[in-house]
Amino acid sequence: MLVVEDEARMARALQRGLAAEGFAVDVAFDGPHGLELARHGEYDAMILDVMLPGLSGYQLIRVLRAEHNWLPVLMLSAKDGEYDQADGLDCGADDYLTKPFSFVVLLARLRALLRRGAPERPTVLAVGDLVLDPAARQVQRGGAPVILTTREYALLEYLMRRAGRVVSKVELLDHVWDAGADSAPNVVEVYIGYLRRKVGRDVVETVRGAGYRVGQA
Amino acid sequence: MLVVEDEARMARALQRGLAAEGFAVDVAFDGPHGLELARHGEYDAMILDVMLPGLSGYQLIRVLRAEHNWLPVLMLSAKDGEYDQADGLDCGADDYLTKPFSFVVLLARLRALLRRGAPERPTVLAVGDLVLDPAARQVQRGGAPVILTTREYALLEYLMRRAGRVVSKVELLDHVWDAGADSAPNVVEVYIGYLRRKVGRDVVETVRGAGYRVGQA
DNA sequence: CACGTTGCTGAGAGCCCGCTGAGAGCCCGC
DNA sequence: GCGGGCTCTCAGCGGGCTCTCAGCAACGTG
Repeated sequence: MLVVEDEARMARALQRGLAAEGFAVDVAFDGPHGLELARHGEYDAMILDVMLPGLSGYQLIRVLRAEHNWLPVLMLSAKDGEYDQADGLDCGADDYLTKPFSFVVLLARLRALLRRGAPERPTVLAVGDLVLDPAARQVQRGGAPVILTTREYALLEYLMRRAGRVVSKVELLDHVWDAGADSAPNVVEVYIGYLRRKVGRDVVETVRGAGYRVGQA
Repeated sequence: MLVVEDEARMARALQRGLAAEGFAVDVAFDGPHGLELARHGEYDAMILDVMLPGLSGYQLIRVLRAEHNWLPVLMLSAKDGEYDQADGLDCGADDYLTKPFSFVVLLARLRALLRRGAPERPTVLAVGDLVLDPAARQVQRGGAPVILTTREYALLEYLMRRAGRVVSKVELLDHVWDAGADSAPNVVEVYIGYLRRKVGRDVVETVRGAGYRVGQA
């Protein structure tokens, strides 16, 4: 367990409490040092303060995720504005706790985090030069922004979250359209057409008789 | 997205807000109904209220996890006692939000949750340097992709799932073609021919008078 | 070697699948 | 209310897929 926290009292309290729960704890007191440890240490998770000397918690996690390091991160902050919290999560944090917090809650959230493990989970979805940012609800092709309607966007996001897999029209109807809707699968074809017109012909591949696939041809 | 919430106003607000973000939303108003949907629906995540008629949120999630259903769950509760929160998380919830909450935060936490849930890719079928990936509906020979039609693919998959065994033409007709179809066994021969042309002569072996075999000669 | 049986293959007809343009309903902002 | 954009339906079409058929090759047996 890695704790990155500049306030000495808080850091020591966390270290002691976590140690009592059986965690082996390393502590870093500033951003750069924390980043170094996160890069090279083999930790199960990191507890990360937002306000840090040298490198903020936001910056630290962004760097880490850009390096494809998916270490589970629980963010700590004195700010409790809703947008602070949303920003932290959209930077790639997995959970967010505002000070003051209960140690019992911290432990429970840590356990939930460890349960999920550390699979690949970038904050943006990318396939080739096509990038979809769920937080910003924005799509770019080769750096150029692409304007999509709600339905088009939902369709593309669903396909990109399953990049490399073939997704059937029925599955798309169930998940992108309302489950109860018994529309004809033709709607899907129509929207695939719209998408291709906007993001490029080559993004969505048709697998005749099976469905559609993006990426990993 | 599955929403389990008995309070009608809250349920409707969630449904509308999530729909505006492009989620397809199902709503259940009590515990048993929510459990049923969670069991049989194909959802990306569930938003679960704690106080529910019939079956509490805690109970619902415990049942679900006992059935090895790892659907990401975000719990909602009016209680904000630290132990309530810890209990919820230790029951198997992945995140916990107390009412009243900000919708912006809910969305951010939902995104973080969806990011985490990386479904593991099921296994691929391999015989020699021939690889078939059922999820991607894709076939490779020595790393090079092979384009197959629906029928060809279904035929190859059936044979590879029974690698080493001899499969008769009648069995293939029954399983790869429509069971009711009373076509001549010649169709099978024709399609074996197509397959051999595309993936290589040596993949499918003819056992005269008995049928065909893939691999393990 | 002759013959029957079994499997292979090229050609072609029909059909189903997916794509697309047009347009109607609907909701939103002005 | 009115205009514009979004969503969805519908019908037509083009092409690829599926399957049939007939002739031929391979195999095994007498």
